Amino acid sequence: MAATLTLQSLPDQLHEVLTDTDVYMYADSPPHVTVKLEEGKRYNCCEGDIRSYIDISNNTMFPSVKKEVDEDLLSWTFRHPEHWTTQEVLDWIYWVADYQNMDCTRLKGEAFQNITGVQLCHMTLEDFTIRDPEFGTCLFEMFKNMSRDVKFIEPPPSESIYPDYHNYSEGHLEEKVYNEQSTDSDVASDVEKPERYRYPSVDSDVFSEDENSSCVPDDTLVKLSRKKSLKSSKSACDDCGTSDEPKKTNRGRKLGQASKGNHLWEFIRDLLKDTKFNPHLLRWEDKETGVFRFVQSEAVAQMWGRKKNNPGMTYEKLSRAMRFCRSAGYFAEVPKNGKFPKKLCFRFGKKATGWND
DNA sequence: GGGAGGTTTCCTGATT
DNA sequence: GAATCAGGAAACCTCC
Repeated sequence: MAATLTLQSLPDQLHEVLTDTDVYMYADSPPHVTVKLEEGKRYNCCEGDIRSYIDISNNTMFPSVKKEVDEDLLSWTFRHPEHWTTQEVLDWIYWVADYQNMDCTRLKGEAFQNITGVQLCHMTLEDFTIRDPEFGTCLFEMFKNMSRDVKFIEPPPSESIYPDYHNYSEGHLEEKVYNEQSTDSDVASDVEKPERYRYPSVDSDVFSEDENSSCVPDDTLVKLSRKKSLKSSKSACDDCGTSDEPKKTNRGRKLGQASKGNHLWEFIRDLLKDTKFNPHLLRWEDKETGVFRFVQSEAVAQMWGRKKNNPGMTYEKLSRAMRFCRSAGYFAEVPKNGKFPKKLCFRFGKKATGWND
């Protein structure tokens, strides 16, 4: 990423330690500045309350940013696009869609769901339009304009609310970002990655000093991509290890994936009541009878996963949970009268409350 | 510690 | 053939 300002515009104390090529990104008049140096070193001018890497609150690109947006959905503002996770790419897509008043029922957001920030930075206009013929051009221009015009303020490492585990697990994380914290042994192999690359746990007790209990299983990070191969290799797995031992599976919720009072039907209800997500991600088919439909099923699943500290969530799993909720009475069968789509449609049940306020 | 409730994960088979 | 639906089974978490 090219520097946008000259060294002369930086504070005096930086002149002794920086050259023009050292400057990574810099805001015009920030109260606090962190400048990224080559090889990932950082120079902190001063510490302070830097909230955002991409300052969307005060620039010409996004003059009317909605302050009320859930901060979780703005984690992409905390880092340079090169370091966005796949989820943050999606968050940005939907943020732009909202900002541009795009018809999200036609937006092909799911076509971007496996794109990392690094990949996004290297995508051409054609790449965008292939994924979304209707809005690809607009998304491309918004991204390029943002990359060119937006002010960047890189926060201290501790400001990152979501480590780049997505990128890391997919092999796209640029290790140099963390070089100032890492030793060679830290990055020696995939299985030895330190905890900081992973999602923070809801329950900090999860990260005790007991290695056996403190780690989110590494395979959690790659389950999505392994899913199909696991399906086809079940018999092969059965062959390995001793058949007499009880088979240790990866089933069930993982440590830190607590409900914390956030039930699935409540999450769905709240999305439907929020105009930021309804009708963009899911929408009412018939509010009177409580029938709704997923518009961006994978996006909703990923949001649910983030809420539950479970990055491996998919619509397949979400829908299974929905069916369980249906059997529990929170959701109900959708009337099969031809009025509603047969897919992606659900209906609130007797035990669900507050959806029709 | 045990049970209930609520998922999460994996899976097979059916349907669209 | 892919996506989705349906549901069994097992695991595991939180809460009481």
